[in-house]
Amino acid sequence: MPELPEVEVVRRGLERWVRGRTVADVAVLHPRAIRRHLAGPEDFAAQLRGRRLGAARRRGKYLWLPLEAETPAETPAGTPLGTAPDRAVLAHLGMSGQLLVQPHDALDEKHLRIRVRFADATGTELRFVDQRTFGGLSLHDTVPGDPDGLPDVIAHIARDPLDPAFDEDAFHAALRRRRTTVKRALLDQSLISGVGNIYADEALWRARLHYDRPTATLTRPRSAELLTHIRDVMHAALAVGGTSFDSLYVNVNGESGYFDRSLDAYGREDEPCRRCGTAMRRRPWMNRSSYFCPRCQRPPRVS
DNA sequence: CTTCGATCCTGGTAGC
DNA sequence: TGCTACCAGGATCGAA
Repeated sequence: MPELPEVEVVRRGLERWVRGRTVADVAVLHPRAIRRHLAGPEDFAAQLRGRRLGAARRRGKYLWLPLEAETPAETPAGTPLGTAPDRAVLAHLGMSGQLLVQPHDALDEKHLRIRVRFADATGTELRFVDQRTFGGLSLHDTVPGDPDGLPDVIAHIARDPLDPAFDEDAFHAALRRRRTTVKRALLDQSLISGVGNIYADEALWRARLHYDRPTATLTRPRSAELLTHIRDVMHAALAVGGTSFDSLYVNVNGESGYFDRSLDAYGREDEPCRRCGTAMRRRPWMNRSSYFCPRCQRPPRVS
């Protein structure tokens, strides 16, 4: 399940293998993969054709590639050079999405949804493959003046904890203001982005916090500590290429990450806590699961 | 306004 | 073996 570290691995792959290339053609093989592009598949392809892709960016679990300005001959007279990009292609991997750079002659993947061919002789193409079709690609206007070309439809997504501009004071204030519980808050992408079920459980285990702890009871040092654990676990995952339980998450070259071997909480029901040896527990939670140590992570008194 | 549950989707697997 | 039921879960939407 791609969360921030996995998406960042993919971003780096796009930056290396796709940035600067000009789109020759786009084939949309499954309409659901393009559903966020309201104008439809034909419009998506037509708008991308002939455009050069800029620097790969990421916020939380979202990825995007700004479209570089049209060639100077087509640029209206008087347009200053170096202005912020005004369009960007946005990608979300959902639960099972993959962006793969493949040779043209590689066999189509079973769940190939979108193919992007380029106008160069590199011999590779970009493929969006997605079994469960929660992910997709789309084209959007960017937030005016944003130097990274942030797509307007994700302007409500909070900065992520690895973003140098992440506002720690605002995060803490929001936690105190909200009447919710800590894991819910971590998964709320408008408060902090990039954290999903896996890294939430990992960070809470490291911080010795129960998932149902009301955020209003967190002191400033406690929330700062939690944030540090979130960053630590994400950096550790990034260092080994992310978390792959199966073939559903891979980098652009189809390779898995190894962080699943380092997980302390997620998926460890009945296994001993790596700190105290107590059997880890799994609890149904919000249509998914929460893994925690019943001894290290005591439930709040009022629940 | 905030909070919260239902919903989308498909392949793998547990259980009978 | 073959069937059913359930599970994984990010983001969105509408209800309370």
